[in-house]
Amino acid sequence: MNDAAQIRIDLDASTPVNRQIVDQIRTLLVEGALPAGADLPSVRRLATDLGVHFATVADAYRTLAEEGWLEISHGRSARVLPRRAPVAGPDAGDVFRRRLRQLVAEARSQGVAAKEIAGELASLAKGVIA
Amino acid sequence: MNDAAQIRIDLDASTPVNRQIVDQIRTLLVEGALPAGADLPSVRRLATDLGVHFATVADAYRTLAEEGWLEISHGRSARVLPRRAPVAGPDAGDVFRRRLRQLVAEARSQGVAAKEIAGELASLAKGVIA
DNA sequence: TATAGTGTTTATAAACAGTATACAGTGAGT
DNA sequence: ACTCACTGTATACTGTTTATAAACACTATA
Repeated sequence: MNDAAQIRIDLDASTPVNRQIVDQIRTLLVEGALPAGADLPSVRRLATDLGVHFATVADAYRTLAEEGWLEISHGRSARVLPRRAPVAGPDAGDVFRRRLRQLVAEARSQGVAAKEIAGELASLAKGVIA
Repeated sequence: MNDAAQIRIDLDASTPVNRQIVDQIRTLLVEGALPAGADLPSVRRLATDLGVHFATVADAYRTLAEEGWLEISHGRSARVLPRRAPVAGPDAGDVFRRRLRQLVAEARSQGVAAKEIAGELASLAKGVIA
């Protein structure tokens, strides 16, 4: 990762910072922006860039390592592993469906236009296949 | 709400129970399954149905009341309010877009097939407009 | 073999989530 | 009016999670 410009933290959000970091880096990993073999910034470096404590970043790295995305070992910097998608659990699709429904409902509840939501869903649907 | 069969709590999930309740009831509200004027089950009733403490349900109701969905007052049961979608904040669309991307990435990371994800997105896109 | 880099461990404080229990308002039946 | 069974509320308490801090240990390299 050249810099941390692609990650943005909201300290006022209800989702905790460690999970914000995990979610955003995982997204970059899935989308291929962080290819296998790439070095991640050190926990201290990323932490100061994001304005949080480095232990919080270390925790996020550990979570991603447990998911099989990163290789972390003591004195060396974290590195992206080659990773094949695991076989999905039997209800992973159901969980996704439910959470997606809830996310859309929340956006609608906040006043996001139905057309905008639908457009975003449709365009992302194309992107996932490509 | 006739019964609580439409709500399901996962005590092992990482998202706290109070938010699970809020998210699921909000989804029912947005989708019209709980129309304005409907009475919600009492906090004790729903709590025993879900297997949690009634104060947790009360907390969820309070959150939904703050969002403008419910009217709650002391000795009376909670009631669904008529509610117009608020004007969306300037970056509500951006937040939705980002969270949607992350949700899809997480599903892919867990091995949900790209075709299944795309299909779900597309079908929901149609549903939102209808 | 220093030394400056890396992640780890342990401890701490604060916020959050969930529960228990006592309280207070409401309304229907008497 | 009264009462009783119902409603939500307030407070206190417990365990968990989050984020930080500081001391630690490993690695690479000059």
